[in-house]
Amino acid sequence: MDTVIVLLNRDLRVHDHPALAAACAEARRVVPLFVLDPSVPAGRRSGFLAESLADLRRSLRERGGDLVVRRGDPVAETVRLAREITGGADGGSTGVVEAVHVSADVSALARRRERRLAEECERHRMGFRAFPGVTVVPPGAVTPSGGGDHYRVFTPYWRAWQTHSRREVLPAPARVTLPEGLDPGVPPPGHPHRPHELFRGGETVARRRMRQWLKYCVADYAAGHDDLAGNRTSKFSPYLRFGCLSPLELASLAEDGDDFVRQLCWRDFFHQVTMAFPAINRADYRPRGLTWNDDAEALRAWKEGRTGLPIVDAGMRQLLEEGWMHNRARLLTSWFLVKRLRVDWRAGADHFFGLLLDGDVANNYGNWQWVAGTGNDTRPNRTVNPVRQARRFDPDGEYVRRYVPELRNVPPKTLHEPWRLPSGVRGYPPPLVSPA
DNA sequence: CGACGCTTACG
DNA sequence: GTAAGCGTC
Repeated sequence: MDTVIVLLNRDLRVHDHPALAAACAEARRVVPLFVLDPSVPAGRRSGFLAESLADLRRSLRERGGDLVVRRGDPVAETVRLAREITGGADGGSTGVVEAVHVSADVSALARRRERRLAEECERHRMGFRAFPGVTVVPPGAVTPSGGGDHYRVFTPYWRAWQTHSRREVLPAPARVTLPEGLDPGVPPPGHPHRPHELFRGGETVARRRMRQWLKYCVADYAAGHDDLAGNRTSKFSPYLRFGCLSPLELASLAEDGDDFVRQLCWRDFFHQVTMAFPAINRADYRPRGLTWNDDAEALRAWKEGRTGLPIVDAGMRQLLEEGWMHNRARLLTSWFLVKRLRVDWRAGADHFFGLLLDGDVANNYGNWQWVAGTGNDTRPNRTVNPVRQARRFDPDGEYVRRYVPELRNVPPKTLHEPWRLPSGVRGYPPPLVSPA
């Protein structure tokens, strides 16, 4: 083949990238393309995205190529670039674009884009191929043996997923050759919205962290991942969100980290649910006729981390400050909004989606519906006692004190229940509702 | 082969 | 309570 365009999206890496690897193996020239779509602003994720793109450009340049950046509608820009390279009435052909590659994704938006791209490719007599790479096991690759297009319950999926055969982990391409004279375009500038040094974007940082964590930390994951104050989770989620890391490579390197691999399986699980139910971010997966309180004041207090329940407020403030929240805190904060304040899960999920560096449709909305009882949980009326959970997972109150400075001088015994102090705590609100 | 019911298991 | 998996008809 002469030239292939690889339209990148949430696969910003060179290692284990099937769409890129196939292009490099099959075509003389490869155009790695990223299109910044102004109709889908990255918001809080824009800084992380900018860093990931800058890093990807460095990696591609080291291999003799480049990252080509355009702005506009990804489908229109891909076609425009293909025609520019292949040459039109004004001549100047630098190659013949024969195919467009993408990494297959699951959200309604992504799938609509893929369908449009496939149509446009056909119209312009180019091939179109969607490759795996966003999940460990491609969505739809394992289905219930009794029929059905996807698994609705996690545990049977986990069993099937573990025994399913996997593709090989692919090396980064040794060389990437661009067509001559192509304008590489200008990547987005760095952005003030990089809330925390913990999350510098890009594959290079991600791989360094992956190696370190697999070597020194994964063994402690099972015992430590629920410890709210300790940094004992991987914090890979933003890197997985943007594809700076390959989930397949992670899963195969973490052979002995069963509990960690299980979390990667949850990610795959929600991706295959989203593929089968693309309205997951708006519609109840399992309608249960629930009614919600339209309580703007309570919602605002929750968003700002002033519900008066310390463990909830700590989590919500970690989200505001860092663009990330500990998994256990995500459970407690979302449970409190949905089950205690009885606010619609969509309002909470949209808030998380806007602020989380790792915010993606499948995981965010899938987990919110799980908590709300409209999702894949087989026990939709599960109850959680946030004070008991706080005592268990933040026994010294270190997590609460870190994010809720008003409570720093409250003794550990009452830290998780400051309303028990006879005079309360100055500057900290009384609880909006009783916690359980 | 598919509908149905039974058993098992479920964050 | 509900889904998966399997055996049976």
